[in-house]
Amino acid sequence: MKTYHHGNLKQELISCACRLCEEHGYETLSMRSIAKESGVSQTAPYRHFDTKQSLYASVAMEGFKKLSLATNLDTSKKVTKKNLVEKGVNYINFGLEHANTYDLMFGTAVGDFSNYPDLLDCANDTYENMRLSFSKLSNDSEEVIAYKCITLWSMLHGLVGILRKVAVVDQLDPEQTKGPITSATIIGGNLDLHLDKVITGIIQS
Amino acid sequence: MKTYHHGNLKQELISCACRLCEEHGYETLSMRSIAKESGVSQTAPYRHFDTKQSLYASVAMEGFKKLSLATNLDTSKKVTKKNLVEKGVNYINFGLEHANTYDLMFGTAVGDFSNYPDLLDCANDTYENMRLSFSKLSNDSEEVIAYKCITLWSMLHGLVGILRKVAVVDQLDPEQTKGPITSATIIGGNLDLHLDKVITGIIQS
DNA sequence: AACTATATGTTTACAGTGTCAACATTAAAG
DNA sequence: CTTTAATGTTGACACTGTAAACATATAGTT
Repeated sequence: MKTYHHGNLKQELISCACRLCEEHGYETLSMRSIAKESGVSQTAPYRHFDTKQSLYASVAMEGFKKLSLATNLDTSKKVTKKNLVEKGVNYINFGLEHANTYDLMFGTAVGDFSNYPDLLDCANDTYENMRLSFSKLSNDSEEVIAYKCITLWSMLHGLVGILRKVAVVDQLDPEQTKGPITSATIIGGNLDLHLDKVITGIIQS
Repeated sequence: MKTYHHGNLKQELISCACRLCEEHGYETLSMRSIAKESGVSQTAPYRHFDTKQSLYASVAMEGFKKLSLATNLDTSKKVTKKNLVEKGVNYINFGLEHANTYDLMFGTAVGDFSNYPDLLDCANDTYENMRLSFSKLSNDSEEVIAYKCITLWSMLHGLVGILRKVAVVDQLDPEQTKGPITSATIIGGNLDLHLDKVITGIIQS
């Protein structure tokens, strides 16, 4: 039974877009292909999303929710350094395993998050939970905690970006592997240890 | 005097693309607009670039060259920690000041660098000079040096990404500035000091 | 200098895109 | 039950990447 009104189109469009983004990257996404995939006319999505960018924003928001699920610590209990390390490992694994979605979340496709308050909230949660984690871990001032948060988050975000770039180099340029050892060799196999060192450094800073 | 053959079209296309990318971001770039801007027919660029992506690759390569100019240390002399800090500051300033180009260089637009050997070389130079800098700074093993390189590069790359995201939040969400202090406040004004701490930590690790 | 091959440019064409306007149908509110 | 708002479809427009066929200039060979 095919009805004129879909009934749950918005959600379907979003989950469809999330899937296509995850699989093929957001750059290959088109309003029309999503519409078709959802079995609906080309312009139907425009009843739910003003622009393609606002669909992107919804996909990015789902991404941040998943990132939160994967990384947020239960800050009601005591937080240990080990918890933070685990959080970091989960963050980086999320970035590497959901690379296409991660690109959408942290790239330029969505533009200014302020235009999408819900997205902004979800993105801020990522920061906020990290802030709480550090907060439970020590008696630092808010300023120092914020400072440490940015330092750790930058390191995690940077690792996701650099590991991917360097991994590609290693994989496809055999000459390179004979030269200096790179992250794919060093950090790839010892991510926990690496993050432990880094986080120890940040805590003591 | 308007000749049929341009004479230097490839270079003009590249510099034109670089300018447009820098100003408006690579996402708004089109083959046709670049052709028009260069005063040439729509499809003329295809005599010099197989695909849009290969034009992107050229623009990215120019970006890496500029990044090298801005950050490479003279490793023939003695390298100090202060040199490295300065390098880091220059790196981050490049990333923030040439944000659109930086996105192209480190985003997904170009795809696999291995398809563009010249680009790959230029990109590797960024890593190689960092490696040499660390190499001159200590007697670490190659493995440790590579490890420290990745750590520093990740931190720099991550800061560029996160500072921009958080800066946007600060700028446009006044509520946020009343909450926890963020990077725009802390690190924005004290980038040197921040990097000094970070690099000290990496060196000692 | 004349002829040929190659590099470089133009025109035309096609399928795909984001998005708008006009219209159709259904669900919700009074 | 009637009106209104929400949600869907059709058709259109300007723009995109890029391939094919054609035009012209340059370089190389005799």
